[in-house]
Amino acid sequence: MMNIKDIARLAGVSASTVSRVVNGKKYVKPEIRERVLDLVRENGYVPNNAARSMVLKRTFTVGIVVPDAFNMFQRQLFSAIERKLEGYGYGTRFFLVKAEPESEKACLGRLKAEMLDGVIMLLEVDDPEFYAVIADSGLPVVLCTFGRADLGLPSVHIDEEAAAKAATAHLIGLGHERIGLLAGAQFSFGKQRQAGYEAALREARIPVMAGRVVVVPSYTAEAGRMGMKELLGREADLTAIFAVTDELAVGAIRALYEAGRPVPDAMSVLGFDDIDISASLSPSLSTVRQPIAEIGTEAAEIIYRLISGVPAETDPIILPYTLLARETTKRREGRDRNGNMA
Amino acid sequence: MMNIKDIARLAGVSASTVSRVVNGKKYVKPEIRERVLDLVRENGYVPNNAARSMVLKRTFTVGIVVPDAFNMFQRQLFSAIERKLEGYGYGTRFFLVKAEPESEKACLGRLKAEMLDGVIMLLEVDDPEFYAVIADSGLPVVLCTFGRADLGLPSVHIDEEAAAKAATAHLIGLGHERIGLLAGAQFSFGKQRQAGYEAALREARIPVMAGRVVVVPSYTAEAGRMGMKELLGREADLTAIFAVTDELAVGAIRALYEAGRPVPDAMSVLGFDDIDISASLSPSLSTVRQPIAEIGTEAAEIIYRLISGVPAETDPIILPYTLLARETTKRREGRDRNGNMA
DNA sequence: TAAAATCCTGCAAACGTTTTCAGAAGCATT
DNA sequence: AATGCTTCTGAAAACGTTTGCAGGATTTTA
Repeated sequence: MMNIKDIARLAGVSASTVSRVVNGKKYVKPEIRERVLDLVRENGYVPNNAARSMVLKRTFTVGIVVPDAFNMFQRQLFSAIERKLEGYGYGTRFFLVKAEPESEKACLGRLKAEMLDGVIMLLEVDDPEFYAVIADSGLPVVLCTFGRADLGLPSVHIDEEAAAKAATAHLIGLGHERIGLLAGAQFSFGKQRQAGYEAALREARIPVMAGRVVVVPSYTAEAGRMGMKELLGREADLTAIFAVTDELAVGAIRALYEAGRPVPDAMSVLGFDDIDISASLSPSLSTVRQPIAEIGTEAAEIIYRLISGVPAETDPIILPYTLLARETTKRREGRDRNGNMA
Repeated sequence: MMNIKDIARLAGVSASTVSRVVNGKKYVKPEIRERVLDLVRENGYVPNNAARSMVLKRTFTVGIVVPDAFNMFQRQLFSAIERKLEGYGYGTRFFLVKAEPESEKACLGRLKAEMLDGVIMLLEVDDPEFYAVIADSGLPVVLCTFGRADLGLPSVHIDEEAAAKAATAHLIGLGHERIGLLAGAQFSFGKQRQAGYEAALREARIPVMAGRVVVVPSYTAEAGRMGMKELLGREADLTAIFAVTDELAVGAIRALYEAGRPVPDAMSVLGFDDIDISASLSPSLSTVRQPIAEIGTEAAEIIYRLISGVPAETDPIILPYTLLARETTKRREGRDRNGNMA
């Protein structure tokens, strides 16, 4: 591997001059600049980033903390962030953390070892020390797709509870009253979306029944399928299901398919997130769209400002969601099974 | 940020000693070791990787080159690689490359700047110079999910053509003869899978008709939907479709749904890859499973051996595929529309 | 033509590590 | 008491950059 001194020797100049040429600095005689540039091209010389960042004390890299098993939603979010940051001359670097808390610790260590310029958290870490350590190491952070009012860190996300409430209200508006919920315990959005579901029911004076709720262990299609089976077993008379995630909804639809209950005729199903495949399903999945591109762009924008020394704005940025009433939700027809309009 | 000298000063020892403690070297008095370790913990000291890799000339990191818009299949592959490499004490780092050839050049530069210990290519780069530069910079490489016989680089993948042939033969075995193909031009698997499709037809003495093939511009569900619409427009009498990708198949099913042609009763659809959602679709998608975990593990294994100095085995590792006959493919019933058993 | 300003260049220090080397200290063996 | 092992420790060099500084060369200004 060529280094700066090799090029310098070849060009008959000092390393300083090569450095100046490579970094486009002024004060290099044009003819020397040309010669060096040629040598750089011929030899495919690229400055070593480790050495570079040692002296500059910055890496032009922001770390993206994501769950080990990141899903399509996070994948798309990442793309949006990447694109925006690239425009600012910054690269990104993944930091995967597994479900185990020990993995969070390890991630913290890796973050510190890397001299990052900033961190975007796509993953909600429970350990408050995690944020504390990052924050008082002076590393810019932004929370993305979730917030933590207690921490005073900038964040960008939707109003999860309001969105889930609107989603549930959509089902209610279609005439549904016995609405099941596929909720999850894993991240705070699980609880927030559940709260939204309950709020919508309460507002419509529909009793919130624990028997209509299943809390699944993970947000996968298979978990959704199992959850739906459970729900079908214990509550035969649901007419609609709100799954707090599109993957869950896909699994729920699968369970209904296996049970011979066609969607949306026998049961309406509503998801959340609008992952890229949702619109292409047959029937297409009704869901709540998070403005992925905007969330990612905004997070990138904030981290860039933070890195550039603009003081942090710690009020959360709340972006608008969109309810997408597609084909898996349908007005409830037929007789009201039990006269009373609760 | 604490550095090694800070810890050294605090402990009243030299940096050398701290280094020895942190790296678990012998020849440090137990009581000093304890004191240093305490200080390290208290202050959350983590050695700076840039400085570390400068002197060690290795980073314990392997680069993973992936397409900018990597899909779930690649996402899962990455997980398998990551897991295996982690066990060997290596981390991974993403290098995204966009569809533009200029982006490949940029990626090459980034790879060189990073002092990686090895590279796993999940993306097929066309530019032969790309491989040439990497190869003669002495950087270990393994191609994953594709091969390049001409380059003499280690690779691990399935026999794409044989798999596609078997897939098509499955449809033929179910009594289908007028089989459409949703092919793609983007990577070599597109052509290889198309070749397999044609080989199966030829073997069954079914004429290969250009009108039954649509080459889509990308491997997305939406592209599959458009392609299928195109196919429906020009060929009304197909009974089965082979889509070279599961995403494409999802889109095809969508187009059929919109056209009122139920799958699998009116049309069988077969995908390829077995992405994680395929089994949970309704009906579940028949497809060809690539052994994702095995491919990833094997690639990680090879790169590890290469890094460790074990001479390269350049014969491609061909792993077995599995045909998954699920619910979207079905025996063709009813009359043979035109008597002749071609 | 002298002085001042500008342009160009190289030396050397610095960034945070690891490791070689040399030497000190302790201990056991002659 | 000298010798040879271990065990321990720190100084210093090295890794590949960037940049402040000093000085030389060139141009501009007076």
